[in-house]
Amino acid sequence: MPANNLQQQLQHFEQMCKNDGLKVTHQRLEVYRELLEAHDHPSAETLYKRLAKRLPSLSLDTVYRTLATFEKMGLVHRLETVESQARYEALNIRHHHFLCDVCGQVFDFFWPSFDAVELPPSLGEIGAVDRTSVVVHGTCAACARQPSSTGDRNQTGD
Amino acid sequence: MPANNLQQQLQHFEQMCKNDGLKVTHQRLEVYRELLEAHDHPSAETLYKRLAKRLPSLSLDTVYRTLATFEKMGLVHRLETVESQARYEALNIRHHHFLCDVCGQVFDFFWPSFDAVELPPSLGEIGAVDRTSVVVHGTCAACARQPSSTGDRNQTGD
DNA sequence: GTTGATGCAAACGATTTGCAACTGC
DNA sequence: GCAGTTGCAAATCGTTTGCATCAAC
Repeated sequence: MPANNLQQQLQHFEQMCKNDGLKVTHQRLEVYRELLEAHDHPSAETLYKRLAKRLPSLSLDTVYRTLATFEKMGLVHRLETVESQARYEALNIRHHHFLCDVCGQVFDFFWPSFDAVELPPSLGEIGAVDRTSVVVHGTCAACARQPSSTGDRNQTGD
Repeated sequence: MPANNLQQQLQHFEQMCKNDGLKVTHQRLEVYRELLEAHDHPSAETLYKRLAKRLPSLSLDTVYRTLATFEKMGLVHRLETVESQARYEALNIRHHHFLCDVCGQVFDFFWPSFDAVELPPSLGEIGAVDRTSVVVHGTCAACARQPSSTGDRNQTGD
């Protein structure tokens, strides 16, 4: 994504905060920016480690609180994971997830024809749909190659 | 599901244990049976509470350990949840999940035409697919009716 | 200046673990 | 009888919370 797009997204973010009566703090801005630029669905702790370089006074609790706030605002999504730690992503274009059951890594993939399809009518009886995604479990190419699991590049950035 | 089907599934379960060199203990059998008969995706704790009636000496750790064992065997699935507790289900017919973001309840739904569809070729580059499911987030009918959230019948059985 | 946000440290809840006693094979 | 499994209690880990200070508006 081009840099000017990032600027746009950050402005959109400030607008969203103001609409919700939330202060645009340095911490929130940086957490959001980091999440926009990260493409590996980082956990709160991973984000914290990455941000600590730029924001030495940042605390992990703030990252947790900030992510919870963003999720409530609908700005980010908490993902299903194979591990115990929650992972997050900033909402962008419609996509789906491949979860490697061996290394725990999450891969995005696109599936426009699924996105266009109509949901089954039985869902109408269950409730009102907000969003839909496909989750694929399997073994990623790297892990399939390895004898045991060494493919977890998922905690990059500490 | 008819009772004889349950018998079949329990026999299949015993076979699976033996194949994996695992002992068919009373606890394992009962945890599995409870999960087969539960249709509300119980958490480890919920299962424990239900089983405690029949198995007073059962401990919660055993339920956790047993569920982990079953998951490794591929006998049960751990589900994505809105809450912090993990939920489990015994594998049965192919189905998908609707998660209510308000009360946290999980509803199953069926979507045969999705099950029949071919996955996008881009997945081939990511890894080997094991299983695929659709996850729908939204607000369930009960919660949509309530002013605030009182729809959590999800911890039935204690 | 007010009000909400942060950082700290302490609390919490779900899950995991070490270990001795036990039970299925 | 042996190896794997259980129950107990204690430990662990991710996440949340209370509170005083601080920063955005």
